[in-house]
Amino acid sequence: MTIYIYNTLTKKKEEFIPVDPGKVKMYVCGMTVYSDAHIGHARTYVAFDIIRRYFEYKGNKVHYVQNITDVDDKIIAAAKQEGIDPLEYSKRFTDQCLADLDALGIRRADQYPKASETIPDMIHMIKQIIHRGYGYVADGDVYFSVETFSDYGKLSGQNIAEMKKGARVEPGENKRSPLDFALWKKAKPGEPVWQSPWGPGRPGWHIECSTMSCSLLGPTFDIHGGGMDLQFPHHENEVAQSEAASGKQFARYWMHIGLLTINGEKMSKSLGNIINVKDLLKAWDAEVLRMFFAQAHYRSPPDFSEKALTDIQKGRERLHRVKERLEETVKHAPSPKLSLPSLSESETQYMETIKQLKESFEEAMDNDFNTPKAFASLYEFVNKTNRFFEQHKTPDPGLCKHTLDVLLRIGYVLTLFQPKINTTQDADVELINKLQGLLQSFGKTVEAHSTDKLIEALLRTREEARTHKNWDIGDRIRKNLEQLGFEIQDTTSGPVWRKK
RNA sequence: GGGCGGGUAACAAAGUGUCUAUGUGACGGACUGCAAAUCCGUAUACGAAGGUUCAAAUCCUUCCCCGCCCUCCA
Repeated sequence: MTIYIYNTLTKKKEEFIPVDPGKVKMYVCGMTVYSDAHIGHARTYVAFDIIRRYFEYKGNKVHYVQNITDVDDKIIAAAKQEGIDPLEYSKRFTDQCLADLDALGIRRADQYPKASETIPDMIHMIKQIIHRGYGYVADGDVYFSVETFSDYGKLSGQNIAEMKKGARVEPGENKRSPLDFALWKKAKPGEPVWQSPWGPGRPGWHIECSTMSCSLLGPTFDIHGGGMDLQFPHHENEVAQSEAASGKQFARYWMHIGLLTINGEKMSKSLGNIINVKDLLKAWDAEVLRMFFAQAHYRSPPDFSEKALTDIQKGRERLHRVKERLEETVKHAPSPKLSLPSLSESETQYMETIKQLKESFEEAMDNDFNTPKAFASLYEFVNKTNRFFEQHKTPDPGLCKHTLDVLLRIGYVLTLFQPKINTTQDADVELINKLQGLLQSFGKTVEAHSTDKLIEALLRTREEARTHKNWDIGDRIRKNLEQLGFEIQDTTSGPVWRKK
């Protein structure tokens, strides 16, 4: 089945046909690295991570490029405040921002070109733009002449006449028309400077994306994406520059991610409500955050709140319990293999559930990466699987293995069940200390230094108390363990626990 | 003013012509010492008014609200 994508360029859902069959070339506007990565970044890059993973799931080879803007007004200003070199400053934040995204469990793009390292290519492209009559030099600055590019406005639906009404030329600019934008900015004191045919200066913002995408993916490539806010003017200008320079179509599909709000408000510096990824990860599991993003469609603006994350977290528990239940069955079999003839009638019926999951997942994702619907399929599967387990206390391990394989494959696309990378050793030590303390408070000690052993010791203590109908102690142990993030369930075959 | 997207149950969020979306929460039941988990069942929807249609949350018309972009932004 083919994938349909809502293309901002045409404002329609279109069948995705790559330039080269089986290959997907995508470029996503990356971060301007002047402070830590925030949840707005996270929202966008989680969305594209899932999109990328789904393309791969469908057997495509994906070439994913994401730029790093390391030369920019805000970086220069911030570096100045700290009294250090702007490029050194941005280098530091490049590493930091990428580490933030790593911690969130977002897979890295294939390439992260940096503006500062692509200047010769940019100069080359600007030359081409001038040569083809779309750019002009004005006293050391170079501008793109918007009115010479007849397709200008096609991405954002703007028209030149309307825009001219409200546009103004800033004092000190040498633009011929207020709509024109800078390709190259004349050097100012204290700013990073590169030599160019038009004198010393630095590139304008929009040109870097045109240059980097063209040089790494070719003049025409498949997908260009970014936050909704970049549609105009950034992406509009990119289209103009790139097509002016090459004479060919630039990106074929434009994808824009709905911007995150916080408690119903726009996230912005002036409102002071910017939340850093780093801070958020102190309180929340990365997977909860990714699920939160994925349970809104990528074009919708999700509203961030504690309540939203709490709700998501509960749903996530259900998914994990089912996964763990399947794993448990598989674990106890030596080499589980699916053998259809040996399945019982109801097990054969359950095979249908697995097939349905796969089909409805793909149907949802094929339709413009409808992740909320994909999750709905997953939850339906969870319900049916639980029902199946109600009837089969010991289902066929081969069947469970097969189910697990399908679940994990789908989970991978939706960034579920990834190994955690943000648990530190310190946290483990702290937890062990707390567990030991808890055990001691019930008058017990145990020569153990693993969480597993300690929890089991606590549960034994609890069982002792419970056999004497000493419910108070039992309940206290359970409550304490729950506060430490462990779920305790008393089943007919004794207590079981799991990490939440 | 110009451009774009919305309004779906308590909240979140899909659907876009007939088919229980889904998650969290609420209520009732089973299970349990109590919980938890799980299962079974129940309730609460499509901003408003008209229209088209056998059939509308979905299409059309009008109206009312909300958000975003047009300056830097993921």
